[in-house]
Amino acid sequence: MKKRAPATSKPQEYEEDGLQLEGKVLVCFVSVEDQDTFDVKIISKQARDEIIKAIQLIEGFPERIEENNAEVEKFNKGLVKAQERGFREGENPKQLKKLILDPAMYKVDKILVYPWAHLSNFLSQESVAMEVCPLIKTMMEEKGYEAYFSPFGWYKAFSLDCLGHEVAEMYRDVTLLLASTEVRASSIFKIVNPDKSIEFFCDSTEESKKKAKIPKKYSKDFRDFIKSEVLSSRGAGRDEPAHIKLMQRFELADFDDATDAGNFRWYTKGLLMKNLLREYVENKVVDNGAIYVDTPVMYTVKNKKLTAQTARFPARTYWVHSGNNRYLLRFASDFLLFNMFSQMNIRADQLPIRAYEYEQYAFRREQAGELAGLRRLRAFTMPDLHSLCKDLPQAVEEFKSQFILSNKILQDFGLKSYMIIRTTEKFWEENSEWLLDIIASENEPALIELWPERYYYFILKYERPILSAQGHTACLCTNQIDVESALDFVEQYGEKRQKYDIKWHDKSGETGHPIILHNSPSGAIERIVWALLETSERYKDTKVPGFPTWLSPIQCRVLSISEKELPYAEKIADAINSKQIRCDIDDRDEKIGKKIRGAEIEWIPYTIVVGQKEMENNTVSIRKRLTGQEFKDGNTNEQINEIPLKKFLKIIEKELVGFPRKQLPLPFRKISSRISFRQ
RNA sequence: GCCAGUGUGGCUUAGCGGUAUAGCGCUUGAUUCGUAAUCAAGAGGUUCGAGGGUUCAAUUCCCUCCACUGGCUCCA
Repeated sequence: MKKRAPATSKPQEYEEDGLQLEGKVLVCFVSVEDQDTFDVKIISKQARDEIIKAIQLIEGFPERIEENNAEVEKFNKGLVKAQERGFREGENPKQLKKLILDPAMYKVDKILVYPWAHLSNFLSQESVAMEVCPLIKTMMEEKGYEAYFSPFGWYKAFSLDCLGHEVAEMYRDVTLLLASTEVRASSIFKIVNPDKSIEFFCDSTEESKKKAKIPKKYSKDFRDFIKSEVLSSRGAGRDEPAHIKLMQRFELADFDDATDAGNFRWYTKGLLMKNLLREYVENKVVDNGAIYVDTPVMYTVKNKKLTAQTARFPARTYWVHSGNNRYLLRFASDFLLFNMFSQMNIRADQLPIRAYEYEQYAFRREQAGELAGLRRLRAFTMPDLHSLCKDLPQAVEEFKSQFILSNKILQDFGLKSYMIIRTTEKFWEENSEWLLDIIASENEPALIELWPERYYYFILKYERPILSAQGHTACLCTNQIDVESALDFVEQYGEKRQKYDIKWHDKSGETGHPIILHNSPSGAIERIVWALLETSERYKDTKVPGFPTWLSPIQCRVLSISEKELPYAEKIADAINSKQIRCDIDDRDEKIGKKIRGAEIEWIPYTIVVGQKEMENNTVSIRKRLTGQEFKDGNTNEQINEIPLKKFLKIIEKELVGFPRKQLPLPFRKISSRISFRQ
């Protein structure tokens, strides 16, 4: 290798004019990408490990291929015998593999690390990338290899002789991964009873979990909840989750064959529910003092504040290319939101500031096997609330208020859940009084998990999981008390890591970093739908399944006994729709029994039957679905005969007070004109 | 991502080397009916998830891929 001319304004200094390497040299062409420069040391170390793996692959190759050859030979012999015996025809024998060169050629004597910008379209800044090759060289030397690097920023002349065997050329993509090097010590699970008594349940070791017995005194629901949350899914059902069939049957949402797994399409009725949920949650948090914002769905990796967090899960993100730049699709709004906070002028007297964002989509590229219907998606919708609090006492007050808010929300969904509080032993000791008050206020047992130390950016995490029909749990509401993100820097595994540097200041000139509460008061919208469907299925033998009236895509249905009453039925339906209540008509030429059955299967909250009698007396007869209640003598409905329409409207309005209203799209107002997405 | 299972008209499903069975739904006709399924007839599979292979012949056997599901892992 010979230096010819500088290729950049400040080429890397290198004493010698050239470099001559004899023997079998592993030349590693390296280019450094944008996000990698967040931590040059880590990426260099990862590159070094990859090079060592490559050397082991090269030097171990003759042995491996011989093993392989032996295996193939054995297989071929077996196959020949099998064919002679006359079965298993049609199988092609594997071809024998042979080494192309002398095993002595599979050796690495020296390593040359060579900067090669042309390997990537997304290069990092030169000044930082420059450090990488010398660093890898030094790290290789530390591992006992003879290593060299070529200077950065020169036009160079060189010649190479390639040995040309199987592993002579290879490509490796090394992604910056800020893995936690710390081994997490075991945590402890305890059950807190409504009378504030605390029982040890188990610790996080396998032996302890095996020994753990859930006391029989608890309800089946609570025992299933503990099973799922602490003991993994032990004993959970093996069937397909119930909500998948239901979401398809009701035409709420569906898989889509032309996109990535875990990205769903939403049909009219499902979207109606999503929109209602959105408006409902938004109203609730704004009533509770929130402001709203909307931040972009993608962010750059060239901002160190952001990369600090994104580099922890590189395999779990979607990349977007835009010209010569690339961006990550957000997996939460936190990054750009916190970046925005850091650019704001925040007065202490304005705190707590509650910023609400309806994340139309957040993207998490979950592993294929982790996806599960509406429970776990790669693209999901998250109503997200962040509260900036001046200090811990204010954060605690805010936490309590959010606890009450989210309870109200879950109650309005008709969902039942338990509570998990995960925190450090120290924080629990110092705060157990108000935490126990919160638990006791539920009058239900709760689970706590205690860590000996803080491992995450939050000091406390609060979760409300819902049970599925199969006994799995998934969290809706969550809350985290974040004591790290607002700081300027944190010490992490001996390294100083940049944080968002969010600051408040007050009149006296005092400043500080706020504590941030990450709260989703309702959980992901898709997961709410999951929970509604699974809850209905879970209790279907004892309780009437269905959606709360305010959330039902169709809130009432008018059935005419014969064709003669159709005009009257239409008049009724129009009157109801004009009051912003979603009503359709079963205008098919079918018997009343069949129409009733149709309404039952669709979980319609109110069914209105009109026949000769009703038409003559200008009344309606209604069947009120007892959604969520115990079956009444085996019936799902309560019958109220021949009342004026006004009286019916009064009954249904009572259920809709305080809830958002949406119109039913026109084609859906008649069964005959309804648009079907699934046939 | 790993291990295992599944994939047949819109839905539920029979078949498993010789080009496919039924029910629901749909369409049409009859019926005009009082609270969970009226009767009859008809259409609907031209790729039995996709691609490749074996075979005279593949929905059926083999391989690869995709999707979904269960378990593991994971859930910022």
